[in-house]
Amino acid sequence: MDGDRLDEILDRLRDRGGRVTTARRAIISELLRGGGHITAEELTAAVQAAHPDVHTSTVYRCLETLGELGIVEHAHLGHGPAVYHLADDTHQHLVCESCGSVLEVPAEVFAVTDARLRDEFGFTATLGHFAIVGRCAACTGLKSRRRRPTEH
Amino acid sequence: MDGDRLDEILDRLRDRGGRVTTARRAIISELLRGGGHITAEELTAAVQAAHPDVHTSTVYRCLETLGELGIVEHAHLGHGPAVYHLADDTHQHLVCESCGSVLEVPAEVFAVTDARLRDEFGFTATLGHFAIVGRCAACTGLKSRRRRPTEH
DNA sequence: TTAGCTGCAAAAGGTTTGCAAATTA
DNA sequence: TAATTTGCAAACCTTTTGCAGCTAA
Repeated sequence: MDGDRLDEILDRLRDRGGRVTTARRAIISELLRGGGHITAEELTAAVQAAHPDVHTSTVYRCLETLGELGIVEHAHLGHGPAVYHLADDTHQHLVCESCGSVLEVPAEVFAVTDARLRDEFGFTATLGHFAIVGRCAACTGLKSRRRRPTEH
Repeated sequence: MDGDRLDEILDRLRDRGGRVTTARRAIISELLRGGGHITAEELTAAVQAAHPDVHTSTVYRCLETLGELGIVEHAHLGHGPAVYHLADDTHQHLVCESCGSVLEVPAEVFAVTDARLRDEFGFTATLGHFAIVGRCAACTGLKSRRRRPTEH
């Protein structure tokens, strides 16, 4: 059940010293529902549907706090606003610069390069903060062995 | 000589239908001098040292045009302003989220992952637009076999 | 000459902040 | 009760735009 998931996260929030408020509960539920890729503005609108006086600045502040507590993460898919998702679902975004479609790929795909960056440069990469830009299968005429891009 | 390099780029600019103006010449010289990683604001200041009435908006417009003509590129290293560099030096930026240092790594390092993205997802990645975030050797205590991060 | 650039001023877009009042633990 | 969080308004920072005048080709 989804409520269980929510309660689990709220407990984690409390455990880490944060307070559970209407705004935070609503934001986390919405992130659970939507499954990620939501901007602060969209999130605000969704939250305000049920709680009209939750202000945009509150949403930003909640997202910041939840970020610091390791509950939420954000990613940059392009030049527009950042998108937010729960921190337990880390993945890399591939964004098509031609059609804007977004493909999520699992961390595992980057294992070889990760190892190389660590070996040769001592650099430990954190996946997912910035998208990788390029061109999707549909826009290049290449065929993909796996998933198709999601609409954007 | 550096002037040769500049003239070569200005010719390219003309060839591609752009006009050579004071602002554009100054911007390109500055990018040649500085070697990249310069923000629009820094670039404006540098240009204004010699040409005080080149306006910020002109710099942005020049950078945009030069981008469309394939002469300049920009990259996002973090949450701040974008940084600009000449297009003939494409590379990937690794940014340390702890100390902010920036490491440039050649495209070749990503060859295996690139091939995999193309094979499995039909996605052709364009390197360098967004940085890869992580932690540098100094901040993790790992040793690196190659270069050290540059100051930021 | 004339399409392409530029300066200026103003606005846009996303995000952050100061402060007093409200709320959580 | 005490420390956090919130609503609101206003600011911030980077980048974009409209427009009339200027300039490179």
